This record gives sequence, structure tokens and C-alpha cells, in this order.
Amino acid sequence: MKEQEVITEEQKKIARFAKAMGHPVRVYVLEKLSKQSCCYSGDLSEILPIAKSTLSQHLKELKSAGLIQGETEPPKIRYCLNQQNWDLAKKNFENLFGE
Amino acid sequence: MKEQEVITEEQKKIARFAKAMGHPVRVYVLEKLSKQSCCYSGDLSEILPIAKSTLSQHLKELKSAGLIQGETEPPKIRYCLNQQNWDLAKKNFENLFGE
DNA sequence: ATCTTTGTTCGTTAATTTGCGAACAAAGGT
DNA sequence: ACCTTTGTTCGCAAATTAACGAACAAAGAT
Repeated sequence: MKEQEVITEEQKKIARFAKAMGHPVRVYVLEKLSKQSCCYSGDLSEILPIAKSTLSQHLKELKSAGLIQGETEPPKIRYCLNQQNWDLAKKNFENLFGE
Repeated sequence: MKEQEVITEEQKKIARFAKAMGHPVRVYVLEKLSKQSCCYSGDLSEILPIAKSTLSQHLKELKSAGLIQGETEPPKIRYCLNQQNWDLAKKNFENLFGE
């Protein structure tokens, strides 16, 4: 045990992404977005068996991890992947798993 | 909202793996094991700035997610990746991120 | 000005997670 | 028998997460 920094920024980043992906609903959302570029939160709300407030929190979590982004398009909000961070996450995981 | 199952087993599996990877210490351990096949928990304990009981819990979490395994080799325990599940996790993440 | 639609935020509750030190267990060494 | 080493488990406290319904906010439609 020591006080020096032994955990890299990349490892922290991976952990941050992984944590955000650590719930089935959030994986579902990410997978959907990776397949169809965008969707409205209402679409998800109709399909997923959770309260819309709960869904909203999951989306918030994905947003704060930087994996998705939402563009307001009244009265709806269109969600897409944050392509830049999605690519970064992909790269980070590839590094971890080794090609 | 409905009652039918909309989330696949694979999505649940990804979430389970991701959750286990959702902490910097656990990412550190996984990365180390992916590079050097095996290590003793004591090696980790010397390097990581956390109590050994805390480390033990992180290892337990990785074990219960199926990502690592520990072979007792008294008085130490040798930890390795659970290669089968590691490969599965890799595949699952590749599917999610898309090649 | 009011209504409708769409999401977010608030307040609460229950469950889980993180972290520590102390106590315990296993097993070889003295 | 006892000591040492190595980890795990226990008991606890603090923080975070997950979930819900109710209340609120934004903005176009009537």
C-alpha cells in the first residue's frame, strides 16, 4: 500500500464507461442507438417496463458518462450516441481486451 | 411500458460484466491479469493504496462476475483471468461496439 | 390564455456499494 | 504446540444507486 498514483487515467476512464454500462436498461439503450443512430426517449419509454422518471435517470447517467447526447426538438428530445466518446470507449475496451 | 421481456440475456450479461468492470481498482486488476497471465493478491495489495480487506472484496466481485478465478496455492492464492468468460465478455463488447 | 405532449426534477424508500479495522481461518515453518 | 504469513469474513458507517409517483417545466397547438 502506498500513496502514489498507480491507477492510470485510462483505467479510470474505462471504469467510468463500464459503470455507465453496468445496468441492463442502459445496455439496451446503447445497443439500440448503436443500431439506429437515434431515437426518442418516448420510444424507449413505450417499450421498457420502467417508469419514465426512472428511464430519465438512466439516460442522465449515460449522458453524464458522455456516451450519449440529447438534442432538444420540441416537444421531444432526440437521443444519439456521443460518437466521439463511443469510439473512445470502444478503443479503450479493445485495449483492455487485447485486439 | 409493458410486462414482456424486452431485454435480452446478452444485454444482461454485458451489464453484469460492465458492472464488475465499473471500478478503477477492478479495471487495474483485470488489465494486469490480461498482461501477465497470473498474479498473487499480495502483489496487488503492495501496490494498490487500499486495505487488503477492500481488495479482497474487489477480487470477490470479479470472481462472482466470472471474470477471474483464484487457485489456492498455500499460503497464497494465485489469481488468473477466467479465460472462457473473458473471451465471452470480449465478444459481447465487440458485438455492442460493432467490430 | 389554456391545453397537451414530452421529459425532467423532487422527495422518498429500499437496496447495494465502498471502505476500513478487527477478528478469524488455513496451512506451512520453528 | 505455537508463530507467521496470507487472505477472507464480520460488523459497521457513509455514500451511491434504483425505483416510483407526484409535481414541475418547456413549447407547440387550440
